[in-house]
Amino acid sequence: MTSKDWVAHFPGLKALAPEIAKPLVETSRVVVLPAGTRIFGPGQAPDAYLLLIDGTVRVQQASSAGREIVLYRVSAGESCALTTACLMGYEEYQAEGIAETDVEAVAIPRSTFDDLIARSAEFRRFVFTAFSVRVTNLFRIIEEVAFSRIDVRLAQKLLELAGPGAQVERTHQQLAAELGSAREVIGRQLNEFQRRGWIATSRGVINIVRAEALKNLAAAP
Amino acid sequence: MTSKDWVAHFPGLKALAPEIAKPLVETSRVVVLPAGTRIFGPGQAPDAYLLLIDGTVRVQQASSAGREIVLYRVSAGESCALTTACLMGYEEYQAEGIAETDVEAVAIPRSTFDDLIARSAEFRRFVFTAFSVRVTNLFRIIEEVAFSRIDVRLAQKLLELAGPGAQVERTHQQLAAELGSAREVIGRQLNEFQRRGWIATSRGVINIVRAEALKNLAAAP
DNA sequence: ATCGGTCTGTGACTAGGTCACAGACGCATG
DNA sequence: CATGCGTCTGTGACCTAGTCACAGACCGAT
Repeated sequence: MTSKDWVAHFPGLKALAPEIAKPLVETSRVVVLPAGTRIFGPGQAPDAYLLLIDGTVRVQQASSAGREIVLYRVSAGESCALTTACLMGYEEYQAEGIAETDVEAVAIPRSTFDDLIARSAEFRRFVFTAFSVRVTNLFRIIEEVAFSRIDVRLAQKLLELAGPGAQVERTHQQLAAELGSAREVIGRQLNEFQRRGWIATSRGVINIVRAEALKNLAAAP
Repeated sequence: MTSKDWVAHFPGLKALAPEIAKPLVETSRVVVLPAGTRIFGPGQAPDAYLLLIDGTVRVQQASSAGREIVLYRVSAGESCALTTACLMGYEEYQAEGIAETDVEAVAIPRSTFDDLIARSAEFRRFVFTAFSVRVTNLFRIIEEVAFSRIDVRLAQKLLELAGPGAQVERTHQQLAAELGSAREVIGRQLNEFQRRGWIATSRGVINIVRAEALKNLAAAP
């Protein structure tokens, strides 16, 4: 994306007045990051407000014992809202952001971000809306980690991660990291799903056979 | 607090220019809420940005099965930062805020908030800093719920909640709700702490006898 | 003194996380 | 093709935490 029309990728920004959009486009730059890039993390503070044009970024929290849990994903058209709040505040961001695919993004410098927040009600709305979605989602995750059964959460996650062809290309270890659980536990649950004929598994791939059954379980209290 | 000098309670706001502070003080009002008041929750969206002059507000998340977990507390001198983000965005706030003591607070209307964000870099810094502290704390809670042992978390919580005289005035049920655990589990852990001589318990009250021992456990990985 | 509500204790059981280790699979290399 | 290696998966034994059912204990009000 060498052109300057990336604003069109973000519905919340289309309504920006030209005198607002101009400095935004002029001071920000489009960056391309290969899959696997660590974008921010402890000891690597983010330095700009990121808007994703293409690809996804996975934000996860690692425990001292080496276990992990995925907090959320930033997809095309969205922004790294929480990262930025921490960028604007003083606090060290403890989570880690990894490019899950090749990523194309707009990097808005901190000073431009602050300027836009001051000058545009539209931009404020865009930022705070993104914020509220993330925070609400974090609350949901806390509730699920604390109170939901692992089989229900796994069923939800499989449906969420399923690509075309109802295929989930993840190892048991990766699924465990998604949910903050352990590999063995995920393996046993998957065995049980398979025994019931809901999925078919092979090395690194899970095929969903009976999505309805999974949805039914995922909707359980 | 009938006077208008409440701004002095908030270090982050002292530096506001007079022409900024004036509309802030004029359009906001000081409210007093008795202990136990439900300030916001599902179906009861907050309608203003709250700055606490005195008292504490407990923000918690309830599960469908009736269990609860405390997300954070807002104390005197702090703001309901996350609530407001959700207020400015569109998302329904799923958590619940309860006045834990009698509360005295400044309610800043949404329009004034938006105006201040636009006009004052100081105010923006104040808001985003509050934000980042809360978000960072949420990440810590997710990590602890997912990966930490309940005895370690209970020891931390006892130390955190201890009032003067090293006394914690909570029932087992309340402690369980703090941690998102179950009453019986908390009771057994407390029994074990007592057996080791670290605490002394009676109905509704826990006395910390050996704070050092609890600190030691709380610092465990 | 008794009653009712709240708070606490306990045993039996289930779910989920931990540990140790054994195979199985896929792929590169000789 | 055979070999070897790293990754991925399966399994049993065990431990921790949460669930369920129920029994008492405490405490203030009548």
